[in-house]
Amino acid sequence: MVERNTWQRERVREALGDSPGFVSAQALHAHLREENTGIGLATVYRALAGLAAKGEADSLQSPEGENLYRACESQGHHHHLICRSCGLTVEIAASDVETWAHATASQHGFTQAEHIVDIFGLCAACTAAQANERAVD
Amino acid sequence: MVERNTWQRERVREALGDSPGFVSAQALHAHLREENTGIGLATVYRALAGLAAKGEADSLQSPEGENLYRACESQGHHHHLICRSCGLTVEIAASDVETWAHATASQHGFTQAEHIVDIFGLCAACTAAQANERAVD
DNA sequence: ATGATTTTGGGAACGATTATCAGTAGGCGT
DNA sequence: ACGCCTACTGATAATCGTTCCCAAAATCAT
Repeated sequence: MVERNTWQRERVREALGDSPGFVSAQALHAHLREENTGIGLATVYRALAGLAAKGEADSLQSPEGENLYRACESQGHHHHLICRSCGLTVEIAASDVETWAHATASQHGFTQAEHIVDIFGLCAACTAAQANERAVD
Repeated sequence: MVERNTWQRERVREALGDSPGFVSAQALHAHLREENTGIGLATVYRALAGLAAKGEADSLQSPEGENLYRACESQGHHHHLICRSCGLTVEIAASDVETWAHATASQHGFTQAEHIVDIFGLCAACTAAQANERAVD
């Protein structure tokens, strides 16, 4: 039951680190495929799930229902501000929200509360880009 | 392009209203099936999407990636406190979080911010039930 | 009733993810 | 260095939720 080190897992970790924002398992797989090696899709999924389990990666659901992953050093719980267009991600520590969430939960008798707090929007660059497109129409 | 009234849509609306918490399209379909009529799965999906679009239903993604729906009269934007076990849902109006989300977004130059703020936990009843189970083990 | 058009519903199609399982390859003991 | 044990890989099948397709049925204004 000892965990082994494989170049595949290492590659996934690397690729994840190279991505500026959240990426889907599929995208990561495609990227690793064109790079060089015939890494398997299942392996990428497994590696990502493993990283997420160990807290080395952060995962969230896009509004479209895809699971997205991101390399993530800050161990603590935190939230994200994600650009819908380019994927740029800003990590935001929000202890206020944290406190609020737990307070609200227990106020209603709920226990074991986990909260999902993510903000999807358009980053400054993409906002500008979209403004240009609009002008062309 | 005039919207027509069909008993199917009406039934979906009813069934949604009868459910105490969030339900999946699949569950709703199964429920309507055993009730009586041979309503189609696609129809349920369409009806739910329609209701959600018109703001008559509220939708969210479960952590498992399923889309859940709930009848919802309060027009304004609000959040939820959902029991993982029994589906009981409490609507929570949280203007603080609202404000915080938009402030945070614009602070980072983001526009068109939409936020997802939902708390999943165990309601009081289910917490008690689980405690009993534990005692049995 | 009639006709124009929207809806329906069954099944195929789809995309993301997970399971399967034979083959591969880490890593420890020697 | 060698070999064994076992975890890991990867191609493919399977699963699951959801959407698409299209012929048949139903709705509504006339």
